[in-house]
Amino acid sequence: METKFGKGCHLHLIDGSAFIFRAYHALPPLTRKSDGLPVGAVSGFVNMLQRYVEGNNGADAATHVAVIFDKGSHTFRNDMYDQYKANREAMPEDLRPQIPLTRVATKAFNIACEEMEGFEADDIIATLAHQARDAGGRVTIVSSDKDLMQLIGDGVEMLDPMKNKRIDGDGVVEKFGVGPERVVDVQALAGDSVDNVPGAPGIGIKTAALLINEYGDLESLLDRAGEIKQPKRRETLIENRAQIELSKKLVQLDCDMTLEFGLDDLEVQDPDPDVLMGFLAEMEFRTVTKRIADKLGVEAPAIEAAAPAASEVAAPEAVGFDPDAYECVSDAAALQVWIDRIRERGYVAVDTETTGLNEMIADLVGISLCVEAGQACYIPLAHKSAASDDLFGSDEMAEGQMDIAECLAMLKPVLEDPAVIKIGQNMKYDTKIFARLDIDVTPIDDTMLMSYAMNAGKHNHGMDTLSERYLGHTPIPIKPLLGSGKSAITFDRVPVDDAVKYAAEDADITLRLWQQFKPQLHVNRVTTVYETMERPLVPVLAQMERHGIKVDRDTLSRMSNAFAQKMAGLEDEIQQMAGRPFNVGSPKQLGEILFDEMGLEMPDGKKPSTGKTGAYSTGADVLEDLATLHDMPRRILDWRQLSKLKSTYTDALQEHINAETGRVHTSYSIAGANTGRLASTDPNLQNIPVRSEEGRRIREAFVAEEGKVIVSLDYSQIELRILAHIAGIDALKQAFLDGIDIHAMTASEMFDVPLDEMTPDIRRQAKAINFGVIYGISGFGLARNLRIPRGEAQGFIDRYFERFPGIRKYMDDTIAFAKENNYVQTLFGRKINTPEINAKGPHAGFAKRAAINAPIQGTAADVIRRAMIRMPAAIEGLPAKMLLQVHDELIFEVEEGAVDDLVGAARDVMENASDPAVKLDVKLSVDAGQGANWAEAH
DNA sequence: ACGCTCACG
DNA sequence: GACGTACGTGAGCGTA
Repeated sequence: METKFGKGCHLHLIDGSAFIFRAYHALPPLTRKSDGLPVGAVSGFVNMLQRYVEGNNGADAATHVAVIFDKGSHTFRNDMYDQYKANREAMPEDLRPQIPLTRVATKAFNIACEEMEGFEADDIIATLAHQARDAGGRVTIVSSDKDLMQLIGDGVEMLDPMKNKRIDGDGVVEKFGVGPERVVDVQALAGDSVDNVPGAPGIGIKTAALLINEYGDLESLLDRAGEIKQPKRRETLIENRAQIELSKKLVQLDCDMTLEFGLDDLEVQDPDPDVLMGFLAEMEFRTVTKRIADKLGVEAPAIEAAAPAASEVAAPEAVGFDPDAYECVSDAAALQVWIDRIRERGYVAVDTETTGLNEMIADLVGISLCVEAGQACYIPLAHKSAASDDLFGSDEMAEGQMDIAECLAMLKPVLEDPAVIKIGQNMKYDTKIFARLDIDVTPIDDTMLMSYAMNAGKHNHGMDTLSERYLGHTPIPIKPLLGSGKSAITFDRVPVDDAVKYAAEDADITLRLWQQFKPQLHVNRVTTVYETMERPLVPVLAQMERHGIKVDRDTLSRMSNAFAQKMAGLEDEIQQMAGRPFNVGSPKQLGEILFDEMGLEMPDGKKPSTGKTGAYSTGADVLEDLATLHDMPRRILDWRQLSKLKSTYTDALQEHINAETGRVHTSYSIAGANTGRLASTDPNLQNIPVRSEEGRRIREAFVAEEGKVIVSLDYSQIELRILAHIAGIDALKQAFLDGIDIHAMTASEMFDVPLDEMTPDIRRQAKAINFGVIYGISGFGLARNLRIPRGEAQGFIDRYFERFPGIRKYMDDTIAFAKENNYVQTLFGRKINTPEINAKGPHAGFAKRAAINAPIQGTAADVIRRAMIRMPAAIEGLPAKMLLQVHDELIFEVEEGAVDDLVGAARDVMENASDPAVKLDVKLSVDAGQGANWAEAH
């Protein structure tokens, strides 16, 4: 019963590619039991189709339906503009083989399935929608893609399948600020970072809509651009006319394609139960097969219970930990057996044992491997014999160890094999050890980072914590094997028998954690975070750490002596004033001198505060207050500054200069800070002095090699820019767009002072408020920071909220979200858990402020992570190395002639680091500096 | 081992 | 109405 498409017909057009991606990201990575074929996205796709079919009834039911797919990656738009969609991230490996299966699935449902080489799905949808409309029928486009909104109107609507919300002309106005017929004009101006459509720089949807509404359409706007009052906008439009016109062509859908089929071919038909059941059975989907069989009233086909893989015979928790079950591998034949098992599996948990914790110095002692829970081995390679454990510490090797070179030669192909995943707990350590042995371990997975992606804020991510929490098992402690203090030994002195039990267990634990975490990443919706911002950072940081930065010992040593002299002088003066000798470095003794013996009182009349131990508090803020009464507190402050600089920097830093490289090699912890920031240890190179003139000179010791320069690139006001975006503060966004001094602008706005009459002091107050907002401001905190009465501080805050109402809303919304979900999120999807957010008592205040700060600090951290991950490819070929990261700054060492190239490439990566995942309303700006040392470069 | 202090963003 | 309070880190020193 053929019906000619026409009045009374209703065509549904389903955006198939969107279905696929949503299915892929929403579901854990299922594989087909019998052969391991990835089918998670297919399963999700089938479920979505089934739900669609079930819901397609009643008055609104479709008479005609088609699922439309993209085909190929090169379209006519690429011929117009080669950068079109150029920043798309590659399709995930395990999704690729599922694409054809979704076509098969669609056909199995007996739904028309259309695609055309050289065109995007959107063009086919546009053409069909026009044809159907012209024939007098209705159209519903099942998609939430905003690019399709230009098609709405005259009986064409969209249906957002996620929110189950229909979008009509009013919905378009809500989204774009203009009706459907002007959507392309707005898109042409605003551009689109996802599709890499350039648009007009600095113009977003809001401004674009404003302009289009004022001038009627894009062409009139461009013709009359000279009339625009705002100079920035006027120039942008005039300068970028060609680019805007190109953008319009890119976003304009082709509604006049020649199709090889007609609307009548799309009539809704019932599926053939045999075909559909056959497909579902082939995919080995049990649940959905049964459900659909019930709906169709047919018998569900039996799905062979395929022989489960060996690792699934016993659930992981059923296998206990048995240290005696671990194998000691001592010859090539035994190792070959393990290598065969690894290749068969395609993955292996690896752990290295070394002579120390500093991976720049430590030597490899042994390697453990695990491919299945409970079955692990340890390969001892450099254990010393027990006989050598005498006073003379002879270096005789223990019996029964493989030749280290032979072992590495056998393992190298496996460790470098792209088809074998190497799993570790804190793989940065192990990859660095292997890198020094000329083995490039890849690809990797890291259980520490998986936990970080899921559990940041809940607990730390060390192996002991993870094993206890997630496996219910306390790992063998290392302490008894190594001892502690002076008598401590290194791992190569641990007897091989003991080492096997300890070391192999670590690999066993790691493998079990991985098996547990891998599917949980999807459940927790942090797979993308893990795969784009944690895991890829490992090789990047490993490279930076291995490279290190050159530090000039003589400079430090000279400064150290100068500090010592000055300190001695101050010390004498201080003790004179105190009337007796005492340890100036002891806060306890100092407090007693100041408050008890000298009888000083706080200028604010309050009694001196004390800490947990009951000792007077003598922090810098207290001494600063006391300095108005007496000369000694100032001397103490000076002495403390010198003492800090000397002990923590000029002295300690010298100890960290690597004897072989002459450079300092910090270590970054990827999973240390809850917000996504890195932390630097051993030494911490993220807190080298800069704020005081004397301290800043320490940076002169961080030097470039002969013929090279240090280059520093730092994000300008990144956290405030992110705040402006997240909280939607238009005034702030505009100020950044116009390049205005942001603190001065805030001051002007709050205190009604024109910008040209701004005083440094008013600006300073506004700056403190801006930062206060990022930290979850309170009247008390601001008052203390600015040393003003609390009431006055509260007045500032009230006024700030009044002038920038979006801030208040952001804070309230963030806390409400945290209370509801027990986590907050960055723009890139990083989750920061806030387990204390619903606690009662003083904890609550801390948790709230942390929750307000985390999305801002965390988003900034995500941005620079993304930049760092892209950096190696971007500067490849340049004689330049990325050395350090200091939260919003990257430090490079570059050959003199290549500075401009490096700055250009690195700035480009940094300023565009949020693309394509997030389109920021505020552009990121990067400042650059260069010089012979870090002081000059900053 | 822990608290205090202070260096950074 | 009182209670405490800026966010995130790491290191060195003194004290227990």
